[in-house]
Amino acid sequence: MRIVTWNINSLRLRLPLLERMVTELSPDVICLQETKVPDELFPEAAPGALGYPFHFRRGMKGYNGVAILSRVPMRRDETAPDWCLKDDRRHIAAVLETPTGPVTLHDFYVPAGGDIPDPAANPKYAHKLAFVDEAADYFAANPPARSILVGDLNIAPLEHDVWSHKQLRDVVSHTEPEIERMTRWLGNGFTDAMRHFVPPAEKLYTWWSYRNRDWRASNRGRRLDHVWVTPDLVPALRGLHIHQEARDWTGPSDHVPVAIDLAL
DNA sequence: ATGGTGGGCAACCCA
Repeated sequence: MRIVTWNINSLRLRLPLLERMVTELSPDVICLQETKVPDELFPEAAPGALGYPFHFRRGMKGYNGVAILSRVPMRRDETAPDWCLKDDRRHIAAVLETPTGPVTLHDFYVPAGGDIPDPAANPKYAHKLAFVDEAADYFAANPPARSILVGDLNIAPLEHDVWSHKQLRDVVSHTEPEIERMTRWLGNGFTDAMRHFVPPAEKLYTWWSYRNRDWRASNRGRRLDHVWVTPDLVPALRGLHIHQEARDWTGPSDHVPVAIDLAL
């Protein structure tokens, strides 16, 4: 089974790119972030037309929004709280009915956190830290099993998850308070499935800013998108593919699709 | 130190 996570940065604008991604990667399940479409305006026919008879979405006007498209039957899991009581559509969960049994899938879009890495001066950074604390607490109180957590977590925790550890030390996405919190979250029941395949000493990116004249030449990337699995699913891990070429598609997202293969 | 480029959606918000 192949699961793709992708911050698509507007689902409606990039429907043709979603179709291209499906053609090239043929995922069984697609987790999207930043769909930027209210549920009532969701392109209703698109999932079925692309071969995904099952889908759930949680969107809102203008910002955020997540969706799961699936070839595999699934049911909603609505047990998680309304993170930070904001109703801001940053998480959706489902239980996939796989051939080996049910697997819980979480799709997260963690707040980006603004520019200033000081919670007193920057409410968006404070929100980000609080969000990650709350997620860590939730999984501590509700230990996950046979679970996969994916999404744009907007934190690059390891030295080689960014192009320059030194230069990004105080840049939101790579600050110590974020990394501490994310490490605690991960530790509450998950393992880093991407680093299962790529050693920590190797550079690994999923995002390249729009603000570079040549993203490939400068290669100032960060690993903001993640795939975590519970230890009971580690033996099922089969492969990882970062679809880097998607960054060169016409009208690209600044994030590229990340595919994980599991024997389920 | 600064600004660079995107999307949403109608003035700036957000990334």
